[in-house]
Amino acid sequence: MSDKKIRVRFAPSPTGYMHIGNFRTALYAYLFAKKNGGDFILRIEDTDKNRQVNDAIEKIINILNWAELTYSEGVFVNSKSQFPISNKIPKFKSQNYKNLTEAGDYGPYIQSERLDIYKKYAQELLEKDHAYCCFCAPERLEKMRDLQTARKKAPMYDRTCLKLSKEEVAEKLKNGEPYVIRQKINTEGFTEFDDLIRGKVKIKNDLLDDQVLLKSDGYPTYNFANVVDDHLMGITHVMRGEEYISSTPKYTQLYQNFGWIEPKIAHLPLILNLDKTKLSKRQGDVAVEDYIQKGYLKEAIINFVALLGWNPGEGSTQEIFSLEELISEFDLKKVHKAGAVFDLKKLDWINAQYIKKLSIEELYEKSAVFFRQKDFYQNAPEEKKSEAHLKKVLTIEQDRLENLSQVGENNRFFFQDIQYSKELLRWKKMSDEDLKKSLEKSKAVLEKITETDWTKENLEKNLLEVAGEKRGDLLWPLRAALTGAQKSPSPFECAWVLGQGETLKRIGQALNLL
RNA sequence: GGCGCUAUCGUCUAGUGGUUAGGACACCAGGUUUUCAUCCUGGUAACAGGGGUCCGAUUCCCCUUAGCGCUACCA
Repeated sequence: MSDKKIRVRFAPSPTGYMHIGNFRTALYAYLFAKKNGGDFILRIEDTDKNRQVNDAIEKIINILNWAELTYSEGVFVNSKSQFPISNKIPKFKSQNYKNLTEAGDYGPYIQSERLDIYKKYAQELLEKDHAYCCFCAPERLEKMRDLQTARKKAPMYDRTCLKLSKEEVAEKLKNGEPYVIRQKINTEGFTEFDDLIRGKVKIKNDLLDDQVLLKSDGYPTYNFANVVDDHLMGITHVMRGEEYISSTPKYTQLYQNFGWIEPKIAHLPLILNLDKTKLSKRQGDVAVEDYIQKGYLKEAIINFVALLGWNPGEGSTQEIFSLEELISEFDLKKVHKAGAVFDLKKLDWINAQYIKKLSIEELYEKSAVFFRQKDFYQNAPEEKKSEAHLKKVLTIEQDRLENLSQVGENNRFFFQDIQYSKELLRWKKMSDEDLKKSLEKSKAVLEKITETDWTKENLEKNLLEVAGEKRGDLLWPLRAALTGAQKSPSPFECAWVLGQGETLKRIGQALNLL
């Protein structure tokens, strides 16, 4: 190992949202960089013109900011004062990037701004006879592949254009025929690379396809841009999904062709659907945004995602990790080889743990937006929408929430008038007369409590004092009267949230039913 | 089809050449409790199969099987 400073990049392509799998790649790259005192860099791989999505880069950056996965180099949003370093003026050629800026000595950090660079290196490969121009029409290639597949052979480029003479190539070029540049794979022997997680991986070279390096529109393919940029940007460690293992030998050959040192590489295990296929949109939410919208806290998402494919081992039974703890514990050697199923139930549990740790102030701030989305909240009278009331509700709900979008859902009676049938008030075999007596007893107690003494503790103490042996006789009818619900928090808690006036009013309502 | 990667409870995982194979989520039961939730206690549940190597394999090797991934001018 050299003692060169570690440089790790997160290199997403802007496809519209931040995929959970991508987010974990970013997290691991971040943890690895921070753990080892290295640089963490954001590079944007927008080499597919056909999949351009508006604001996709901003979205990725926003998620990184939200998660506080701070990077010191790469692409930044220039409107907000995202990070202190970006004092450079925007210099991207494309109008699409006018909201973005960048910082660092290895720019541009958006690949579509680096087209001339790829061209230059493709040219170098051409000159070294490690690449060649290919004029084959996509239609022909497709037919060829169909034929190969039908014959149960691996679909591979048949090297038609490799046979072209220099003169033929020059002629076609002169005529302006569309072409791509293909890598001329060394088909002899084996190519081997060393994966930080999986060890040595070896593939026979004659199985490697002459992949396209430069597309006919002048854009590089991911496979090419990746290699060129990782080298040019001094990347020392590459972390990426397992799906790239198969193409890695082609990169290895590219590095060899250029005479460059290959960065260390780690292929991360996949995150899987319940059916063990690669996590996909069809089977549930895959965007980090989706989980934010459902009221999962960033600490919980980070914690959960970190544990999908990694854990500190050595007998550790710790389940809850802060970002700081993750940084100090993280070790690439402890990353798993096998994929991990995304288990929502465990996320719920972790999220609940973090919700329990919040102060009421914090919980309120994070929950307000979710309340506002609820119809029961929107239709509630003003006093029920007050901060004070919401904080009381949250105090009661804190231990019952798995995510913030659940706020108030199970306790709508805190926001709206209630309707229920008389039978709900009945505890076991109590008669109407007994129920009436019970509610009147509660009423008498509650009437006597002053407003300043209207606390959960006092309410519980005073009510239990008169409840006697059979608590249910007093508490069930009261609770039912206050909530009109089969299930709810305790009558003490409900009375506290509702306040004295509303509490007595609801008892009166119940009495009228009897 | 070809190639590659992978394999411990349902799920996330710990672990070892000799362990009662540990923890967490989920689930079930019990306790606390007026109901719900929280909380506490307990329980069910795993080394894919077959060969080796070895005194002894869940652990090391090989094969099989299964799953997944890749097989684009997508990333």
